[in-house]
Amino acid sequence: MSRSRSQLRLIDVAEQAGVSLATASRALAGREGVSEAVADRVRQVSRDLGYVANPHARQLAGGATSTVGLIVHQIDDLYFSEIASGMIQLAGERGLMVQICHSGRDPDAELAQIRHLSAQRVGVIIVAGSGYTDPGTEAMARAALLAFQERGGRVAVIGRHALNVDAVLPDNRDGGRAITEHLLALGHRRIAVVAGPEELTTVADRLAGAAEALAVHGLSLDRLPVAYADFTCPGGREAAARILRERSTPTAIIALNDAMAIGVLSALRAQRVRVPDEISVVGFNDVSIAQDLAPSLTTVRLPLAEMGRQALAMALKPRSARPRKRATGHHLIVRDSTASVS
Amino acid sequence: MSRSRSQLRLIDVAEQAGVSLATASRALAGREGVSEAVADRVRQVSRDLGYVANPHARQLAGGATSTVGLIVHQIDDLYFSEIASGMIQLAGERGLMVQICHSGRDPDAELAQIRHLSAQRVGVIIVAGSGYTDPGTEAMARAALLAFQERGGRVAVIGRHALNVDAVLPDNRDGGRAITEHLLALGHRRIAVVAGPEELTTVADRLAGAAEALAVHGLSLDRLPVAYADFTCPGGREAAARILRERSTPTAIIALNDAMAIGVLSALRAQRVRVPDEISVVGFNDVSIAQDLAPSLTTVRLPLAEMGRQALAMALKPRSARPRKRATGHHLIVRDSTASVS
DNA sequence: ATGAAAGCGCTAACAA
DNA sequence: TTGTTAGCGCTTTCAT
Repeated sequence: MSRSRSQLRLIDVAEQAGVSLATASRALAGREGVSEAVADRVRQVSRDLGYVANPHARQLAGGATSTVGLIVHQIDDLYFSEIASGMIQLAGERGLMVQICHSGRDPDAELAQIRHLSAQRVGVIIVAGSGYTDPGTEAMARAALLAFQERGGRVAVIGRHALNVDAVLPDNRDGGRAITEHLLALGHRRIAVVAGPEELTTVADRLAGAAEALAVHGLSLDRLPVAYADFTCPGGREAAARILRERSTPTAIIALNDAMAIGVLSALRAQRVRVPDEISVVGFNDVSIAQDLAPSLTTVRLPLAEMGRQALAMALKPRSARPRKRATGHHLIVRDSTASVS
Repeated sequence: MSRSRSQLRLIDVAEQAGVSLATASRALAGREGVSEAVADRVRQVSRDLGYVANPHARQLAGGATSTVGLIVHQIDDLYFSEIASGMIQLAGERGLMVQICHSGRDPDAELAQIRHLSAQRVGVIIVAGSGYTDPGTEAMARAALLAFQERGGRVAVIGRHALNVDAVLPDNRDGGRAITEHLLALGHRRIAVVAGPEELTTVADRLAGAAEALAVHGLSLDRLPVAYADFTCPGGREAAARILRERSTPTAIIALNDAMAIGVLSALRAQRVRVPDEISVVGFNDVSIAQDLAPSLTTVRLPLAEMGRQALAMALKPRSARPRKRATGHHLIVRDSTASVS
């Protein structure tokens, strides 16, 4: 109840070190204007006493903020939790805390989260969820982020957004092409696609890559079955079930992320369809369990944890004149869920 | 660069409403000492202007804090990410933010995180990782949490009994007994156990439950193969490999969490051991992918997301005289990874 | 019921 | 190089 004193303040450190408040502040912040000797002494005292600055006072006084807000669709999705893991690790190294918010794949909720984080005066906002293909959808978010940046906030996103900020760009198009080429090389021609919502740029880009590869072989997505559903495991199950109900079953199914691929495998198993003997299945992302599925999943590896680190690292750099873009690269990981068409 | 004004302050709302700062503060905080009419007007103006309080100023002035710190072993583990998901959801409903830290299953790191969160002046700390059986290890954490509570902070833990704070207690012992009884009822007697580190209370409790069930049939863990490894998927792979190298192979393997069970299934597949025909496998937790594995995993369901909600809900209640304990309950979920011994 | 004013712990001008 | 001081935006006595 009674908030007993006990919590160390900067003034306590200053007194112990025999310097003024200002000098102590400068020394600990690593700012100039303090002799090395004095600075060392202050830091030593601070360490001995176990002093930790009050971030609220610090931010209120106009100093640096130590918290970063991360917006994900949902944290209990390995794509996001692996990204978050990498980001939390880097944050830890830099003495920062990561606040996680859910957008639930809803642009309005995402906007609300951006506004909330901004109002909370976090120092950095990272948007990790996919962008939206509709140009209008992100207009409000762009305005909110712009206002946030104008107040000194830093921003980075993961994925292709129309937000005009620093971005880590997953190799969605090239990855989509690579995974499709893999199936084509195995002789597959009757290929079905299990996709997340069309309005996600992630989905659009991966589809575009697939279309490129298909075109080389005179195939087109327009004439192939493409089943849209939630970009999740249950979504994959549902989409696969729909595809299996069509007259001609495919010899291969491309799921646009691993979560959907897991759902596809589950649905195929329920129907006693053997993978890869009867149908090959591929995913995208290479989340950690992909290698432990049965059959293990052929997929496109994105460096998820590294992407999280990179996004935060970008945001922590001094702001550049124009938005930075950084591509992730990708690797095709061939495992047991694909085989050549018999 | 220049931190342009633009951000609304309480004084702006007060002026618009034609009242003093103090009155506006009281009205928005829902404190008494303001007439209903005035309070309504202030709230109306606040809403119209889109005012959001500066949490740093608020906390510095001795008001309520709106952030909760969550300590997990690692967020990219479905056990924790599902717990976090539930907690983030409830936090959102209450207008709170959740900061996530990793302890990496290291008691020292965990202690450091507790201290850090405490120094950051979060309002609530939730420790979600397993406790440690060694009393000395928990002593430091208990002291740090006590100090935090003395300063007015609220604390809740998931699955730790030695901390003397509000706790959500997973049904580890009963669940361990239930899953073991299931195997025994199927006729299994040569049962191996794949366990996480002994010093985790979660591991100890689940083992104790298993031992109880085994004792009924005259069996003892001492005479059964128990392989310890990391409480993760790779750990499960490694432990299973070790067990398979022994002379007499078991007819069933109990993995003490689903992550390890996934590793076990993976290792068995690599060795061409059929599940459940040759060996039955069970897990614990029922993370979301458990149902989509091949074979789908027989396991003990804990209400993970709900546990996250409950832990936060407990912490948000007014502090009680003595620590509250809340058991989770559990359900045995029988799927395809277990069969009766042939 | 309302207002005036004193901080909370820190940073950043401004002085010395 | 160092110290002094005025806030940051809010809550909370203490007056009125």
